[in-house]
Amino acid sequence: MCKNCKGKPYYISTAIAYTSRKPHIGNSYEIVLTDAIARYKRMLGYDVYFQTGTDEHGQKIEMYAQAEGCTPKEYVDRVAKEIRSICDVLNTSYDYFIRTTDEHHEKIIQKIFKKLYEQGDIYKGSYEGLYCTPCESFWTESQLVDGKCPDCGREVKMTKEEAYFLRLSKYQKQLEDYIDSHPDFIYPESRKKEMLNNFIKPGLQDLCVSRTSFKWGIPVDFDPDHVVYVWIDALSNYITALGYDPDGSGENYKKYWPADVHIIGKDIVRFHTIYWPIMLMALGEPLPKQVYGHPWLLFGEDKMSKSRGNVIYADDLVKLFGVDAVRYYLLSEMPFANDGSITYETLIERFNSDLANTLGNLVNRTIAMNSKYFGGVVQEPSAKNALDDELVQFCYDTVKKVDDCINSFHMSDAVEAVMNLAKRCNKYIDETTPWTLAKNEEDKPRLGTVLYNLLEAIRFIAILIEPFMPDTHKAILAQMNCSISDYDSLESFGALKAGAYLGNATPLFVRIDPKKFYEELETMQKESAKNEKSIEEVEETEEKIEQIVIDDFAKVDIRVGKVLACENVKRSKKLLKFNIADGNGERTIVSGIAQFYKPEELVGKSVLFVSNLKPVKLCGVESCGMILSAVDGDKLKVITVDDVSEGSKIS
RNA sequence: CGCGGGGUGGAGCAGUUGGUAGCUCGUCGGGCUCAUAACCCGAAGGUCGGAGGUUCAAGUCCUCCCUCCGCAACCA
Repeated sequence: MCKNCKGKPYYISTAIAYTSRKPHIGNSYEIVLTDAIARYKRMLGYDVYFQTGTDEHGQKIEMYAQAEGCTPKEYVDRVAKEIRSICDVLNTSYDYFIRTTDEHHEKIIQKIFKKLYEQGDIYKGSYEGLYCTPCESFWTESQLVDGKCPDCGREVKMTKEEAYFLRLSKYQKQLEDYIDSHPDFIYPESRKKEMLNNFIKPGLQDLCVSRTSFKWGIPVDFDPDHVVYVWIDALSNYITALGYDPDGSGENYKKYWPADVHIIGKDIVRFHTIYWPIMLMALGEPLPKQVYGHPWLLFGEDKMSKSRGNVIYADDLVKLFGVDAVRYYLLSEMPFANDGSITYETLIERFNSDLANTLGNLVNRTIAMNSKYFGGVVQEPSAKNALDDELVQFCYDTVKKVDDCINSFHMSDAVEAVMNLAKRCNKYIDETTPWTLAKNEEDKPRLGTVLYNLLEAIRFIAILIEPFMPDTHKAILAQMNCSISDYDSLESFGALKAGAYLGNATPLFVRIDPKKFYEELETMQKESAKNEKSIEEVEETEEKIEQIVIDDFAKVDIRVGKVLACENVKRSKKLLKFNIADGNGERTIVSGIAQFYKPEELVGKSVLFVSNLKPVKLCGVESCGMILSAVDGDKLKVITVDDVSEGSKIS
């Protein structure tokens, strides 16, 4: 048992969720994972502080709000509420839910920004020509690709927009040293290498931390045209909520900071292991002890997304399966480092085989037998034998195993370990055959002992399972009419009191009939389809296409060309290099369609291309023009023509 | 040669410092009847992506190749 963890502070956090829209089940995995760890640590006696919340600023939200005809604040109020309700539906035990629109948070962010500015870690830069208007983004010189916006490839303008920058370069060495001397800081290991090789070693670029292109953000108080951009605003949530204050922090901050672990998605490891530590270094504060970038939950093989129509929401799943089943699935099915997958088939399969058959049935049959043979009274274990020792040892081993697994974030293994104990109990029933013992009066003491052992083992299960399935934890103990539920009672097998009366045996998980399930699912999907219309309408407005006049079209010179040769561009997965006969001679065009065509497939074909596009270099190859193709669903087809001679102009 | 991670019985995964290849689900056969047609046992099924090499011994180390996936780059 853990003697020195009693009362010891333990700070764990999730990333804060962006309030652009309702999160799907993949997004919700994180809070369940974090909750399980938090609950476990709490059970061990740690003084746990578990934080989650919402990230509510930014241009995107400004846009969504506008489309819905409400203020950004109204918009985020609604979505934040929705996100919080999902956390609650999933029965997560967060201690604090921060919103980046909280007044206190905003005030401290302004202070942090100011402090960093005053000490020279944030400086005002003004760029000439490094602003991409369509993307509304600034880029540093080295980020540009051939002098163009790395996001959209369009011209960046010579605007004299000013912006504030965080001096990352200054702390590069210090960060590298920290990562070196704290081998577990970035976890898992593969992410650490990714960060080191791709970002840190090549040299850190100073980071733009303010915007003037939108208003929905925390204003820089000493320069009101600027709004604090996401990094400083969002990442600081981990300390503002604790009462961090550059002018003197509060009690909670002193108690809980530095965080023991930030649980985040693998997509934002970079921000948490580079920008965030550097911000803290600049503030002179200690760094979090660990950052765990967890994998993603995919729907089958695919990423979950609206456009694929495969989005699953936590609250729907909870309605269909129950909270604990959803939690169980998420925790047991997600591998440690690789992406996990969710489908209704596997969900039903795990529900039936693990929860109903193995665990639920064990509890049910055991309690039923004790009622049947002893009127529900727990017997004194007076007739032990060697078979029992194995079971007891298995209980102890499971406690240890669960601890090891959770400490290394191998949640699925921890869950499996508990389930294995249930299996071991089922086996013990077969080994001891209580129904046979029940036939002879002289075997009664042995029978009582066997059932006692089973009940006590089930009590172990009930306690160990609490972090994963809190309701089931309660349900099992309630059926056993047992109140001894503290972790320390697992120190020695036998805390269960003889003479106590058990409650009634009722199935914990009723097996799911796939056929009935899919019928139910269908009706549910029909209902939710109605409600989602409003959101889709918003998306449509985003994609509204601007009308142009004929002169605009005339600027584009589209011609027919014949593909003479085509090859892959080396070092690139997406690019193909074409030699095109354009009527006057040959030209090279690079096109990003390598996933859709093999080089040889298009040779000899006549294609359409834009001939007066300014040449650019792509992966080192100069491209003079653009080949036209049509996007058809998730496929892409190059437009080819027949019987038109090379160089013909399209008009 | 950009960085990194995978490729293990039908499916999903474990395999620590090299020493007889495991788990869950599924399939087949058997057992049991307390229980939610649940539980227990057994069997079939893998040349551990491919080719070399080191070693008494390699899924586990080295080299090369094929292939999938992240990150980076890039989709004119």
